[in-house]
Amino acid sequence: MSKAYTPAEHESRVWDKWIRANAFHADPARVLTGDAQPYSILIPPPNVTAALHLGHALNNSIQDILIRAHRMMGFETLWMPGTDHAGIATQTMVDKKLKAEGKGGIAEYKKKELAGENGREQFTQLVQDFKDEYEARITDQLKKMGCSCDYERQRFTMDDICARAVREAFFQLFKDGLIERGKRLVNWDPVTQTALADDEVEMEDIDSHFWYMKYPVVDNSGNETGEFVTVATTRPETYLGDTAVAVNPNDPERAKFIGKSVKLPFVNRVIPVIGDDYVVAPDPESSDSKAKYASGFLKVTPAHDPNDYMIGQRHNLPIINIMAPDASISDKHGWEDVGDAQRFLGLSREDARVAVEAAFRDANLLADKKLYSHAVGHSYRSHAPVEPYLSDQWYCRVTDDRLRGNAQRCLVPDQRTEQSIKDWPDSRPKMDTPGSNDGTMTFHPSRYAKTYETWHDNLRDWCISRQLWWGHRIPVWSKVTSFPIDPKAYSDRDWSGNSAPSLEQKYEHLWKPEYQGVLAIHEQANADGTWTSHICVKPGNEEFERELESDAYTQDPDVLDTWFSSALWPLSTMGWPNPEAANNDDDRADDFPALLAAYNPTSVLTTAREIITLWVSRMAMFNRYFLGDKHAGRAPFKDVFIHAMIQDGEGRKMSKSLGNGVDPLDIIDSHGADAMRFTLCQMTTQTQDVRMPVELDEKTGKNTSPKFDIGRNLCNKLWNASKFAIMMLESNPIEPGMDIDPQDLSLIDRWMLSRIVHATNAINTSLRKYQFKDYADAIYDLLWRDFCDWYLESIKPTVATDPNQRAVLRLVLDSILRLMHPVTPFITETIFERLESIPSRGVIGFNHSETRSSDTLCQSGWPEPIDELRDEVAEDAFGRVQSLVSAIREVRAHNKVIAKRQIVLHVAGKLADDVQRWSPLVETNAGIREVTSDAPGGSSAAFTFEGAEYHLSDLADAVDASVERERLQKELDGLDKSIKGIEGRLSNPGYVDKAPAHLVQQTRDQLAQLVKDREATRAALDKLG
RNA sequence: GGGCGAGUAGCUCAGUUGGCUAGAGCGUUCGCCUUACACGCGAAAUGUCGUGGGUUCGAGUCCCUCCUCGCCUACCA
Repeated sequence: MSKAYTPAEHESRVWDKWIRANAFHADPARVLTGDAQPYSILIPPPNVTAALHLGHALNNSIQDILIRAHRMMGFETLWMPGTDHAGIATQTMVDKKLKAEGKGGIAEYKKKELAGENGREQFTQLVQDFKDEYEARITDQLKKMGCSCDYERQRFTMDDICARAVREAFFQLFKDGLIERGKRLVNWDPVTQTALADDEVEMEDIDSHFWYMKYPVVDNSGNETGEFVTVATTRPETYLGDTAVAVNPNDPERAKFIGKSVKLPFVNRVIPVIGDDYVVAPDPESSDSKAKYASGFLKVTPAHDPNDYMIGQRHNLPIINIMAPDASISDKHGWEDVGDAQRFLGLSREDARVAVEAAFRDANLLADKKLYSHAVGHSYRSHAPVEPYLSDQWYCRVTDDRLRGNAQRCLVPDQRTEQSIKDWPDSRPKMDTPGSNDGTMTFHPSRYAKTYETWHDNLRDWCISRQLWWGHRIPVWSKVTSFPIDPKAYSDRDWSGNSAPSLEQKYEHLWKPEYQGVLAIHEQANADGTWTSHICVKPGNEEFERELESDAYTQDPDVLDTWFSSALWPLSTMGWPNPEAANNDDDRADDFPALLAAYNPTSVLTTAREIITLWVSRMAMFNRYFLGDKHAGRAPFKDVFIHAMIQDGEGRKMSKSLGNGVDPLDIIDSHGADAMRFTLCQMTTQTQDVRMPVELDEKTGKNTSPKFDIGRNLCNKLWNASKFAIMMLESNPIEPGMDIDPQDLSLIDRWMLSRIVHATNAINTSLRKYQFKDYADAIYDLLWRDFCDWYLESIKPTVATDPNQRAVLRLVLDSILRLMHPVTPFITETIFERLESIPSRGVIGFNHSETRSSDTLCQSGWPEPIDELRDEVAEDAFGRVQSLVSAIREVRAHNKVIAKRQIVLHVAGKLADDVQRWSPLVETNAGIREVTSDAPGGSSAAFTFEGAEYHLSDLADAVDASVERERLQKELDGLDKSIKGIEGRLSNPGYVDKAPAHLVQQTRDQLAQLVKDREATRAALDKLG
């Protein structure tokens, strides 16, 4: 074995070995036959927009740790990999890329599409190519990190199997009235020109102004009375679409204006002054900024402000949209009475604001302008300010109890808050109802349950249509007809007096028996007396779709929000709704029917904070809805683990623009995948952020962090310890035989086995509680402190001649490899290859769990030592050895005794017997050449151990008395201080009376020990004179 | 505005239901190439546990006040 561990020499070979062994492929049949328990994780599918960053590395390391540990524990383990098409993000990336290449971007393809030249198809093909490239890169990265996903089951949110799930889900929701068409104000991104969901809007604080604009009051004949009302606004340019001015009816000064009218300057539209208690009365002293800046008159622009929209609804106000989809001022989208305001047409929102301000100022109608800072919504993709924009969109009625209620109810009861249950009494999990499937999902750390709960309590309907090309096309075909086409409309309605056509005549092709159940219809009456019918078609009925199209039905041009397909991830990846069809779609697998039965719900979802609302909630809703029958179905996972976010050393997010990101592949190159994984694991505490100081590596020009040295050093330590152990085992082979009785082992061997039991328990607990730092620390302590510092050092003189000890050495190294494997898979597998060929002999009770193979370490069993191997006697005894050795080393260090010099230990009484019995542990670890009960003849150094004074001699040719005096005096001072503190505690009657008796006794024992130590130390000091 | 989190050694972080003299790694200092490992070994130094109060025999830990920072959330008057 080489002097140091060199990851690059082993990682790809080990990876190939795992793949050859088919080690990561899950067999759901074993779960269904009861041969193994299931353990499954769905990867949060990374966006195909970019390579994986360090946050992904963290999240995937965590998942792989859980997956590998459970695979070794004997679970039939599935880790499903995949990627997300990330609609708007990917489309934007490709658009930018095309523009950068001078190809004009999506705008060119939109022109082509309008010209009937298949622009849409051409563009989506380009996106598809981009996706293929990044999907391959991401998959390669996962493999380089060692992620033991079942790559034969890799999915993509837009592949055939996922697409079928999307179609089916949409169809069912549509049929059940949970998807509807609505004309409402949406969050409009004028740059990408699509609607956005509420959670795709990011609030940013903007330094802006309040403008105070004067509108002249007019009389019934439209003549100005000379009075003015002054509206206060942050968006003066939207005044063009004002359809009212509102005042609070309880406003003593201004209520008198209600019923009067004002004229919009330049536009010359006459609009009413209305009363609405939404309006805040002005109060310059108020801490509420609205009241502070308000004028008492609120301009009402229903088409460009959500609140104004609601006021408009209440008062039946006209809605005048003054903007084009790119948010420029336009009279082509619902604005007719432009009047003298032509000067503003064609301006951007920003330019229009400047122009409106100037026009009002010139006309002496600008009363004031004040500085004001407020939060404005921006598109999370284009970062342009979002425009509230009136448009027709599809909505998913997530506020319906069938969706929201089930998401609320699936949370475990002890993570619900009283307030939420008070506000939503029906949302209390119905744990006592058999088959309810409620109350089964648990967040770790538990505080994140509140985020989840609050989100649902404040939910609004979800706008799911996007004006994009890259995504799942909405499976709805629409047409305007002069009469309703749904037979129900005929039966429900009285058509007397109207010449309704015969249904059979006109639409009978829709009602053929073979189309029973394949379509669902929503129909709406239009203001002009026509009808719009929306027909949603169940997946797999292409001929029917063609038939609709030949009947002048057109498919909705929009696509679905990416999160709609992500929400189906736990279902679509497992072949829902048609596992047999999924078998046909994917030539790598033919066990989809078993997959859904065996692995939904999954064991745990591991993800980042911001995903709780975007994704976790929606998966919960959909999984429960679509798998439900009498009751709502199962939650999609049992546990949700939310990991910390990695920030740089200054607490900033890692980002491309700051240049403070660390690329996982760079770290794998410089430190190895295992080192990266261990470091990330060790950083994963239960807090919400963790910091990683970022430095520029001058040799490579890449960002790195000294943190990764921790992992590299640990791997190197393991490598060298293994090298040493294997050397010992190869030069003196173990003779196989019956399992050894632990009673026949020496103290150090029993101690080491006991430490393995201790570490195994600690590690099992840590993994169960998702405490990954604790897992890493347990590994560190076991490998470095117990095994290397003490065990290997202690066995050096005896291992060559003690065959039982060699058997233990081999077993212990083997166990360490197994316990470490989940976090450092490559190096442990590499060492395991070497260790495997070395003969072994067992110890009674030192067991492993059963797995389906043991060809590779990654498939081998997890340590399951029986509790009896936890040896308190050996731990106590070796603990005393460690204390004695430390005491001696301290004396050696103070006297600058070089490591090579072997010294003489003078002990008497019981300790002499103990040292004799422990031999050679103290001698080996403390550099002792002779243990004697004789008093030292020449110069010596004294030390205190367990309340008695002992000596060391032959430290040097002569011991420096002043160094010794100084050391002993310091020790004495420390003891004095401790004794004083403890005496103080014991002299407090409150403590003695009220503290638990065993604690008081413990304190008394401690005091007695310290007093003895002090006497011994003082005696030693006195002798020095 | 509301919610959540963080503030402990120079740095990064532990510290579970209140109970030994508050810990680890890195860094620092001293001594060592003790043939598994200098990506190492041994020893050492460093803390007003953000502030101010309270509960308690006892508070880093529980309660209240305030300060600083971060994140999430909120109808752009």
